[in-house]
Amino acid sequence: MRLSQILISTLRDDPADAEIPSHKLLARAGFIVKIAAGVYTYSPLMWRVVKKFAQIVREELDREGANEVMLPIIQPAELWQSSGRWDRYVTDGIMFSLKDRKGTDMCLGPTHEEVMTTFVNAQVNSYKQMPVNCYQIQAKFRDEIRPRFGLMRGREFVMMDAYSFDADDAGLDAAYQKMRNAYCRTFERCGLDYTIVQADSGAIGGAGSEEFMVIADTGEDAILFCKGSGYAANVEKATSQLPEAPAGGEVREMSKHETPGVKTVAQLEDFFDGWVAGRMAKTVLYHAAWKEDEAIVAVMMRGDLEINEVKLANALDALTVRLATDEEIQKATGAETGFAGPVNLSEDVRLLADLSLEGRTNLLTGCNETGYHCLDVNLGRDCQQPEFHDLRLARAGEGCPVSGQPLEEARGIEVGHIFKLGTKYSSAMQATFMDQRGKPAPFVMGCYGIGVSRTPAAAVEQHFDDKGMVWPVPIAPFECVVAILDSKRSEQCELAEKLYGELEAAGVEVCLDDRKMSPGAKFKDHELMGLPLQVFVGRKAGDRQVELLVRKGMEKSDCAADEVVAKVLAALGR
RNA sequence: CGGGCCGUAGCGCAGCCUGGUAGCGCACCUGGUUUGGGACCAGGUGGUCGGAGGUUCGAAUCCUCUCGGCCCGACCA
Repeated sequence: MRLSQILISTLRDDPADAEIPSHKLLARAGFIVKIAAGVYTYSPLMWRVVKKFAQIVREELDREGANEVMLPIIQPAELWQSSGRWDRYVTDGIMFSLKDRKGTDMCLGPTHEEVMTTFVNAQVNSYKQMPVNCYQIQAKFRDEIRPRFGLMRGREFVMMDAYSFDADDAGLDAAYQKMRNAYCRTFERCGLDYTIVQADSGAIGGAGSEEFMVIADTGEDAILFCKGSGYAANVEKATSQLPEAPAGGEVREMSKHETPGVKTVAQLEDFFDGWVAGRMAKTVLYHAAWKEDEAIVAVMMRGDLEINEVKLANALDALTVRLATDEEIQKATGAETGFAGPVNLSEDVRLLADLSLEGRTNLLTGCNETGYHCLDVNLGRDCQQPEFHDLRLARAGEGCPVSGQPLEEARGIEVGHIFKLGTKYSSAMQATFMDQRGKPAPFVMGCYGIGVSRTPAAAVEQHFDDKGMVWPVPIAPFECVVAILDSKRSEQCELAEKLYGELEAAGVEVCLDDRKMSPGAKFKDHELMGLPLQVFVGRKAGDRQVELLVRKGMEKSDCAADEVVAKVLAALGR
């Protein structure tokens, strides 16, 4: 391929709206062009990258016996209503929905569980036809609350989504493991440093899920991990050993004390001598929303610990939770913000508490009266008995739940996510097959996603330097470029053409930079675009000498023209 | 959705406070000279100043509304 025939347009300046390296570099190199917030055009070179990554995904999935299909982007609301997800997705505003000319509600697919379940249900009638695993690679649409970071969080993006269908849990476990293996091979082939973490399954639902995280400073997810045990989890999901706190001792009588203006745990520590945060129970009011209901709930947490809102939403089985406003707090407790507590809490307010408070005695809490707190509160005796759940946010430095070693924290970019869905969708949609006993049974499903457009951006995030991108060979737009530095010199052109032909014949994915630009501009362009191997044919062409640049590390060396093919192949590990 | 900020040429920006001919760099076009680190000289193209309304003799500039975008937060497969 000749670069003079490819649309390439690099910029001298970073676009003003780019924050992170991959966004800046991809935009500056002209690989992506924004058309609306979170919506991008992919240039020819970027599309080559995406196609190459998609091909790796395909190969690894096909090795595990998955079938590629193409599902419709535009989907009827009816389908989503049948699984019960229409309301949640529309309420959250994440779905691009529209009406057709007849007024029927439709949407642009943010994911395809419903369509795939419908498809497989129509095709598969017997356990004998399973296992089945189908996938597709195509555009997905989500009206993100806040699109950002270029391809990292777009509103339209390319995704591979696969769905497995099995007759029982053992089948699902096997399918899940196969996909897990395929994912590992996929990301390894791309040269990405990734970690598999336990994850919350979110709106998709289901029992277990793991995320594949590319470790990068700019990652949007925080993960906690332990090198010793191998434990790794998204903070949304992570647990840790409960940090120690002083015991409350033998049960005492509750007492109420005036605490004017004392509202926070830190202020209470100052106010009550000898009472540390670990002996307090803070009560935080949340607004929770369900499909057709909403409520203010009270959540108790040990004073030195924090609430994990994802765990809270899961415990409540709520669609959303958010902190209550001051007005809502006043209305629910009768007191100003800062004085909520379990004591004298209205029976109408549901009371939850973290496991860290289970069995603890003589707590310091609020009592829903402005300017007062209570000492030696005992749950169940001085107030209603709360429902106990794990609601605690695990933090770096706390003990690993497996080894007890301190947990470490890192940032990650979620490039893949695998779920064991079970029968959530098949049951809701009455998608069944005949089992061995001749009885209809719901499919046992798994679903699996890879961010096909996000992963190359994550690769850039992990592989760049001050000069530009440094593409890993397997997903580079080309493996090698042969650049003519002075296109007016016939010996340069002839030698470059010859090397280009030889490299191509040797099976190297090579392009010829025959553009009419100054040498300096070509050097800069190739540093920015980051092809792994760069051959410069310049003034020593007459002596059959060229320069070979290994983009990673910017090692430049003189090279005899005769040795170019061998050296390139060696650098590519062939 | 809360807080902050920004919309002026393809990109990056100045001009706005204090109303009076719409500018700069890069890119682009023409001609010439160049060719090892984003070449140089000369000439040139390109803008309803996001949109609507208002104030004014006169609005990029002041006021109101609106649309779009960015950042922080909330939220999120």
